[in-house]
Amino acid sequence: MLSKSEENYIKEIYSLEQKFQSDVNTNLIAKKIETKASSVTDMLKKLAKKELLTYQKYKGVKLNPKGTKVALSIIRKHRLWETFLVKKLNFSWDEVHEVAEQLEHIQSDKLTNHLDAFLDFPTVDPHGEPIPNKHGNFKTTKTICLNQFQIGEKGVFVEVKNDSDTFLKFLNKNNLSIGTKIKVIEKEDFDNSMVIETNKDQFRISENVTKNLYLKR
Amino acid sequence: MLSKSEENYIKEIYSLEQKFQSDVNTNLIAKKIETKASSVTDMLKKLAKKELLTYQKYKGVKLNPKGTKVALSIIRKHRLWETFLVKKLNFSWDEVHEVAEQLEHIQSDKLTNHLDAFLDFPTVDPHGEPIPNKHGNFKTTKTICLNQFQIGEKGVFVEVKNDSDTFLKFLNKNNLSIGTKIKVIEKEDFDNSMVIETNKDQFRISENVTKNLYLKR
DNA sequence: AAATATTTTTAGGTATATCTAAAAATAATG
DNA sequence: CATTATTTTTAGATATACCTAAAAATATTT
Ligand SMILES: [Mn+2]
Ligand SMILES: [Mn+2]
Ligand SMILES: [Mn+2]
Ligand SMILES: [Mn+2]
Repeated sequence: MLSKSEENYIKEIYSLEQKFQSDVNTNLIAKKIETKASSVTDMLKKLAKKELLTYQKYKGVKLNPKGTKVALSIIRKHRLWETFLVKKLNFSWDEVHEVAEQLEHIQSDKLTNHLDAFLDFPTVDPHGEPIPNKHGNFKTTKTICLNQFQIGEKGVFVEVKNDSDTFLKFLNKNNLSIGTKIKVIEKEDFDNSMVIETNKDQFRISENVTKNLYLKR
Repeated sequence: MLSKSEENYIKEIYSLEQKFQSDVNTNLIAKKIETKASSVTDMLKKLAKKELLTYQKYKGVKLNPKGTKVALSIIRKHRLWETFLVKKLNFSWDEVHEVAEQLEHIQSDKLTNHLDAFLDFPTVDPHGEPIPNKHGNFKTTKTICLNQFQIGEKGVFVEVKNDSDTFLKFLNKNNLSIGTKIKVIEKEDFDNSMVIETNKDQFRISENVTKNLYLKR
């Protein structure tokens, strides 16, 4: 049985591994968890002892298969609950993340799997993020980050890799939601901002925004 | 913001107050929470300091209005989740209590109230226990404990005041569920056991069972 | 390759929620 | 009403998950 803290560390280490495709270092984890590096070191030792990851002093950590399985189970719960909140309880996509941060720690396989069935085994959550099935498998559709697009290219917005309510509310305000068709009109070399076109509008967005939007061509 | 521990203490103190209609003493709480009397004393001091209850050394405690409100909010969440699990996720009534013990600590008024609406504002949970509404009000239907019934009396089983899975599984095995009609055939003075009759059967149950079944005449 | 900067770990401390054992208060009994 | 039994509180420990500050290891510059 893992504590809520341990689960959160495992989850964040997993997402950092995915993001950087490499071993994860202490300071990165500290920033993500919003804690101090010394606290991270303590926890890494503990998780290594529990054989969820390999840890070498000064060299960072890497989840082993057992740790990866734990991470996927928490991510599965998080995204199932987000889906539940939107589909069944009429939450909007910018209201679900904080509550899912709590719900992801509820421990009951039966609950998770029945919830999955109740939702008709969804494959993506309200942010377009893939939901692992009960075996930890999920379909990896190759989505491309908007900042990789060239002028003139078009795509469909299918996933947002930032669950914060401020960011999602910003997207709402600009009528950007999953399924929106986007065309790149202009790219600014100086600050990597872009002018994009949707059904309704044409407007400029900063690199900070383009970095978090993922599309299909 | 209260910790999970603090919430559990408040909840159990409330239910003991209801059960014994009096101030609650340290040892009773210790038994309910499955902890030591010394731990209870520590917590009572803390809860008194937070002004959720009145505490006098050696005299026991009593929830004040603020504490009572907290208790009712947790009980509301517990019973709404139990209802959700049975009505929407196909859990049986003996499988819900442990999961609800976790879910009752999720903190989001929006979630609680939307769940309530999703379930069509249920007034009782799968065990016949009343569900407080968002203002903490619930209808108090006068149910009578089976052990108060006389020989020959009939009633309808409407509430069970024991959520443990072993007890509920015992009821399942004997076809006793909410709505079952029961007639008292025999009462044994020696051990307060009873022989009861249902549609299907006639059999003896111990005082331990009669104490936990509540009926309407 | 020194010197400097950055990252990471260690050492030691705090708050919460437990525990055991002993002391103090209250209740029950002869 | 004094003795005994029970309940409750206090004193002092432990484990978890944090923290700050200093030391050690590693990385970057000059
Ligand atoms: Mn999320
Ligand atoms: Mn999401
Ligand atoms: Mn229950
Ligand atoms: Mn119940």
